[in-house]
Amino acid sequence: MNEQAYLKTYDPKAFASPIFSVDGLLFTYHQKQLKVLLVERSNHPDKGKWGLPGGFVDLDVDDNLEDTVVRKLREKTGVRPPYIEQLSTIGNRSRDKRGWSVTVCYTALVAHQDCETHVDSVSDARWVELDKLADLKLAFDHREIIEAGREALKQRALDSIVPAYTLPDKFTLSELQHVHEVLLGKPIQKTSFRRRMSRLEEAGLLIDTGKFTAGPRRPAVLYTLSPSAVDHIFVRNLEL
Amino acid sequence: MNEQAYLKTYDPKAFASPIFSVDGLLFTYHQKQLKVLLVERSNHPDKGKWGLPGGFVDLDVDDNLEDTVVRKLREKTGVRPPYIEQLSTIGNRSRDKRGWSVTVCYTALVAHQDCETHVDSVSDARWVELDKLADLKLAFDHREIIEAGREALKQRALDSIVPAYTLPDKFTLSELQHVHEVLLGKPIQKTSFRRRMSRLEEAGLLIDTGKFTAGPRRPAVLYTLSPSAVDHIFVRNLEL
DNA sequence: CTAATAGTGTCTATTAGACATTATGTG
DNA sequence: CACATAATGTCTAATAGACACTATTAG
Repeated sequence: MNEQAYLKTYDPKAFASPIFSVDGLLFTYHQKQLKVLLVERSNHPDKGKWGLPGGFVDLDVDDNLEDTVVRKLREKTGVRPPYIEQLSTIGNRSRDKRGWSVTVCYTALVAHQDCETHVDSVSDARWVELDKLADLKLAFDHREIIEAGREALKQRALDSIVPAYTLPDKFTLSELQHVHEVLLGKPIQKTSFRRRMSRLEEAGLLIDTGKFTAGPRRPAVLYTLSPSAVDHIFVRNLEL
Repeated sequence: MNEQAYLKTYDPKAFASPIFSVDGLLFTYHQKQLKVLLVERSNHPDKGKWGLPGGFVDLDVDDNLEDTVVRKLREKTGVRPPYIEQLSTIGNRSRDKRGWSVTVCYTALVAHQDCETHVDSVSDARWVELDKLADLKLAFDHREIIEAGREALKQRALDSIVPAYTLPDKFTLSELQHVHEVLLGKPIQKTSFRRRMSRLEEAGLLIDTGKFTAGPRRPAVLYTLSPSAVDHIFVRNLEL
């Protein structure tokens, strides 16, 4: 049999395969807190519990896995998050009561203000502070996935500027430092942090917008990210 | 309907889902070269081309995704590789002629001597030098996957001792340095490398076996890895 | 002027790079 | 002893931590 004939007779349902889904772990920073977007499940299994936005690939609509997670996140936020990165894939026979299941998890970051009104309008979606997850009933293994995503983002805080995507397009260095501090769970030396940021600026990865904050104190320079800033990894990590 | 009733009537084949497979990217170091284990495909699609060892989850046998990749790698090598790590998951509508497909890729490392006879006995499996991949017809998107795995392993060479798992249980620092140099594609200062290794030894992560190499030159100390060495990440990377 | 936050200067500690030097086996 | 490779010593450069200091706004 040649390949063409084989493909014609190929039946994708001939063998049992795992239940396959994609989940999005969307973080933001608001009111000095890190928050994660959760959705109250309206269907079995784990109906009524809170879970990550996600679902099945639509083979007719999605060209790839990222399309799926973007589609699901857009449903709840109205926007395509500016930062999306694959976190990990979990597959085993026990995580889902329906049977052997697999989920590909993506971490995404978005500015709170960019989706505030849309999230408020979606009745089953809600931002939850990471520190208050303990009080919530979570579906499947989503508590562990959130913890793993937070851990990965913590590493990003040590060696990159990626957490900046939890902030609005224009942000101050003090705000960004605080995001990093919340992720690391400890203060960072202002000097160290700013030295790193100046090097990014020299490299053209962080851009001084020329604008300033206003208020009853010294105005702070508003910076914005260059698109290539996402790829920059510092040769030396901040220390823990 | 309660959850029990729902689960009873749940049909996993009700919706079309992607073709789902797991692939293993197994590297080793032999004759001063990095090599990857490839398998000549005996079935459509891409019959006759070379691909990564992998296949479908056996829902009855495998408890999780790692079980699947270990089972597939064991078929070709006879052993469970001492280092296994998830690389990434690729899913789109174009990578497989049969249709929308997903593969979860794992990077694994093994000592060449630990599976040499078994690999030789498997007629369709073969170690291929990374530098000679250009000559080979590769199935699906496996060339890109190998490149991505090599890139990830390069990062490991910059910030960890993980590449040591491509070597036998007992190895010299010179051998290990050369593995790292091959991965980085450039020489490393011996002083820098050995300083890092002494710190690992002080931390109990690298163990002096008390044995030595023999030969017409100064004998070298043989070291072995502590099981926890795999988790150690240096705070500062080697530079490129 | 005061309060509050933004931003800088400077010293130390750690660790990588560069390169020379010494050590220890076999034949 | 000669050779080859293993292992060490030492200086410089880069960058993080600590902490004190200066700058700039609103009111």
